[in-house]
Amino acid sequence: MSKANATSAEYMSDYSPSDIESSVQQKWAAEGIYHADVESEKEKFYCLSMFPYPSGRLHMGHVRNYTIGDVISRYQRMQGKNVLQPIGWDAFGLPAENAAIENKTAPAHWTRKNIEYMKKQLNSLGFGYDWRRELATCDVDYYRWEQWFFTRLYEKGLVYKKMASVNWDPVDQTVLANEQVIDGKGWRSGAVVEQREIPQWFIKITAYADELLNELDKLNGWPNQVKLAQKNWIGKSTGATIRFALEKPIAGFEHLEVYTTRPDTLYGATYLALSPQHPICLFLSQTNQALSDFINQCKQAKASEADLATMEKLGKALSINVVHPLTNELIPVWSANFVLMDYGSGAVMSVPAHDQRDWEFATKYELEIKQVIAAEEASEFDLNKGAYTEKSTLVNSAEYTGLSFEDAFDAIIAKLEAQGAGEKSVNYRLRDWGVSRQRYWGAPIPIVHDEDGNTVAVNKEDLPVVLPEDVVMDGVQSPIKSDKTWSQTTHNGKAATRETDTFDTFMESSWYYARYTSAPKDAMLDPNEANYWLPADQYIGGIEHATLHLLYARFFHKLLRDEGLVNSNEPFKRLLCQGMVLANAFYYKNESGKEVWVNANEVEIERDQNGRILSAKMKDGGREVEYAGMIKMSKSKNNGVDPQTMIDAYGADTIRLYTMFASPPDQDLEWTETAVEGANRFLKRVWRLVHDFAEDEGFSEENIDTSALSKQQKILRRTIHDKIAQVTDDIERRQTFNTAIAKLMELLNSLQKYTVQDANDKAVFGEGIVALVKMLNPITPHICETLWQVLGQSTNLQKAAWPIADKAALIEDEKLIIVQVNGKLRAKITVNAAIDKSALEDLAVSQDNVKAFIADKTVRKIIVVPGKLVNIVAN
RNA sequence: GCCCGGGUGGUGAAAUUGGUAGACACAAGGGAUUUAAAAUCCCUCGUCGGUAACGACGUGCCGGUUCAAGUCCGGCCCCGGGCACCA
Repeated sequence: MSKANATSAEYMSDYSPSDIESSVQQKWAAEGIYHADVESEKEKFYCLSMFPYPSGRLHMGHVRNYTIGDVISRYQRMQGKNVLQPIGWDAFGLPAENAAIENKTAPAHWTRKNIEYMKKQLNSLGFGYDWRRELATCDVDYYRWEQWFFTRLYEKGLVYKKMASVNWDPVDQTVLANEQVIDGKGWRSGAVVEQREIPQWFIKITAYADELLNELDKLNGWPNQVKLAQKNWIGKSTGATIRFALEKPIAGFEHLEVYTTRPDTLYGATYLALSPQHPICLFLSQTNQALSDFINQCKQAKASEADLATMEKLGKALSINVVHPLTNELIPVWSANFVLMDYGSGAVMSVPAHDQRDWEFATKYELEIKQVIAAEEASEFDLNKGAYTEKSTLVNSAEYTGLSFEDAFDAIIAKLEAQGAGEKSVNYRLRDWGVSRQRYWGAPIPIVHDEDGNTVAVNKEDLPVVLPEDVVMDGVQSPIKSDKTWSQTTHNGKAATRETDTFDTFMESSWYYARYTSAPKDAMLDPNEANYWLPADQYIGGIEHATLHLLYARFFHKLLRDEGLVNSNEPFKRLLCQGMVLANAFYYKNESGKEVWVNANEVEIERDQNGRILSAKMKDGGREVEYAGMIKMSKSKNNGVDPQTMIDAYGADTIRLYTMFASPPDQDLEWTETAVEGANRFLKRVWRLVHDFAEDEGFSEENIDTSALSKQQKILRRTIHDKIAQVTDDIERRQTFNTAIAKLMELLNSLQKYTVQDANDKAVFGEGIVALVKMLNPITPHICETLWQVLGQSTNLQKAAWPIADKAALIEDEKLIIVQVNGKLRAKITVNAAIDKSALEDLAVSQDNVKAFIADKTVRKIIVVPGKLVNIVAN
């Protein structure tokens, strides 16, 4: 290799990111090195990060997410793979509507302006995206295919319409998102929000529940945490469907059907509970004012699972009875606020002795509590204090008394089946996916209601249903709902009215990963291209998407497969869920006791001698503020650190390095500016070391004479190759980028301490320098690309080969052995690697400090872990 | 309420398969350099005792398994995330 071509002016210059980063980025863009196309002779690697919502500016969560993706992409490219790393915009959604009202603009305009700005920010961080594949979900060329696909699902019977409850603001006369309901009131009107049933579109995800569940086992590259969350979300259970005949038919019902996972407790069922929305309750409420009031009261409760679980359990007796299918006794029917109408049959069987919620309800309303399961230990059992919920032997259950859970489960179901009163059944917690949203900024649902009253899918040739973008938001009603001309259309020559609801934005995010791989003008996907790239080899994003987005995307992939558009079963081979980014937060309480959050820039902090925050006050005015600790960066807590400010101050490489070093990717990351300075210091040291080396005589790795290495050279070379092996494993298998960086710091420290004297020194040292620059490249590509030139290299660093550890260099002549007495460290000895076991034992026992600890004892046993440890057991 | 994750020095963390607890950094303290400062470089840095060698203790709490436990098992405490219309 030639002598380094750096000029002395360059050599003297300090590390200055602003001088190198944008020019390096321009060079990459000009060469188009991040463009990826189908190449059959190369192994492909599709690296995908969750696309951002274009909120206005990048936040640190984005920086962290996309840095991880970029590090993996660059690493894989250096492994010689054909790497695709795309990016796009999750552009539909509620915040655009709110911002549009606030800024008196249209959601489309606000969104596109944000995209433009955030795109610049992504480029300034040096992410290697194939921008040719950029997409925004609000573009009609994107959502038209989603509309088309929905009509295909409609034709296949995978889409249906049913009544479902929404948050209804009675003043604004509009539907509210959960986020828009604050303490049970509408966020604009302040009116008490009601639950209202309206017709909505659903996609039958439950038809795929078993496949979604079973294939979790095959997702070896997914975190267990996410697989478990999905398993619990799907919530498959086996139990029984049981029909209780009504004493007298009512509202067209002759019996009530319930599902239970505990048919073994059937003899303990002392009442049935119906949802307040159940048709029988609604029917009875016509003649029962108290019941009618109760139903209205229940309408005001939010229907989230957490609210249902924690709210006070309330009920009303309906004064009707059902017949117990086995005892023929009459048992009462109640209406209860914790039973959901749109889940299951809207009715549950209550066994207060063996279910805690039923116990609380029965205790409150003085309903019968009947024990039918024996406790294994009498002490555990006190029906005055709570229910006994373990599965155990039956009592008080006629001929089933004495049976185990399993035997009773089967026997009671067999009996019910024989009587036609029930059967074994499988139930899922998973509900069908409600995709209707009553909002404007989304993809219009491609359905029309024709003049004959038919509800039909829009014909393919009539697609897309274009969302008008030039609109005025009034803050209450969706512009496509208030604009009556928009919804007027024709269908097969007849007048028709459009559906004015739009899709849940999870629809768009369920297939964007596939559209990146192939975006033909005349089809949703080109199977040839899609099948080359899919499934994505790596997906990176926040853990908050564990159940919804990641489950919907898996579901959609199966729908695409069954439409013949892709040939794989799952969309994402390997998944990495990154943690949150935290920062210090401060607040004070204003006159009305409300917390006012203050940005760290505005406060002066007093610390103790250990650097811990003691107190803080406003720089402006000196008002005392409370320190709330390190919490998730957010607008509401006013503790966001702006990535742009950080890039301007330290450069993209430092920010990338810090976010990857401060904690492992799946853990929370605490933003500390002094530690950012530390990351910057490391890069300055790398800069200087490489320049000092390059300024000296040229080097050649091929010149290393491995047979004539001095002890020092051998040690340095082992360090270099040891770090290569460890960093490779950390990045590829473990994905612990923080420890990979720590090892690169150790390599730098070793190189810096080394004094180069002869040619062999220089060759070994040069090998270390090259390895350091290459291995640091995925993390800090701008400085590495620059230093690569300083080293006189003519190849493109981004496509250079990742270093490979020389196994021969890793062999140690001597080993450090830990000597313990009864498990406690007593000596460390350095021995020849080839020492035999008995010689090692003798040496260990003869250590002075070891002798002192075994002097008055008898050695019982010596445990030897070869190459590591000797433990002398003595007493 | 249910489900999931976490708890290790002053701080962020490391310890990969049960085998040296605290790698690598940040902060702090001391020193070199400098007219001075910044920058840079060197040293100290879990707690207690000791000049030191070294010893005792120490990974949220209580108990267990093991020659050996941050790591495995049982019970508890605390903090964070998700719970279906925020994305």
